[in-house]
Amino acid sequence: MRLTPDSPFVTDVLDVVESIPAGRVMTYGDVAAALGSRAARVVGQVMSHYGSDSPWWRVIRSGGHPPLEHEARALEHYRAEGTPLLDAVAPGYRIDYTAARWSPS
DNA sequence: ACCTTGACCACAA
DNA sequence: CTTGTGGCCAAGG
Repeated sequence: MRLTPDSPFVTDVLDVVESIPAGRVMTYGDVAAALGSRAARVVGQVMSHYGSDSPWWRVIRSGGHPPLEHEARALEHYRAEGTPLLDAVAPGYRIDYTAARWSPS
């Protein structure tokens, strides 16, 4: 099964993700909440299928961990755009969520 | 209307 | 730190 690219939830999620400034992050749950939903998992599915052309590394898991299976690639982006990290020595690093958290206005 | 699928979340042991 | 458990929810089939 797969969500269609033009599904309203999909386009809304991608809009929110692309609104996150460089160096800031939101959790999957935050993105869902920004849409008035609690569907954090659905946000994950959207990123999995359609996140490749958006700043997917700015969407992280609760607790400051980058998306599974993409820690290495994400770390390069964090270092490039100056996202605050707690343990900058991969692979066990975490993002400084309290400092980098972004809330759309 | 039911079943299935998840780059999730929170909490307990 | 690592499992396990139960809950969450949009959308295709």
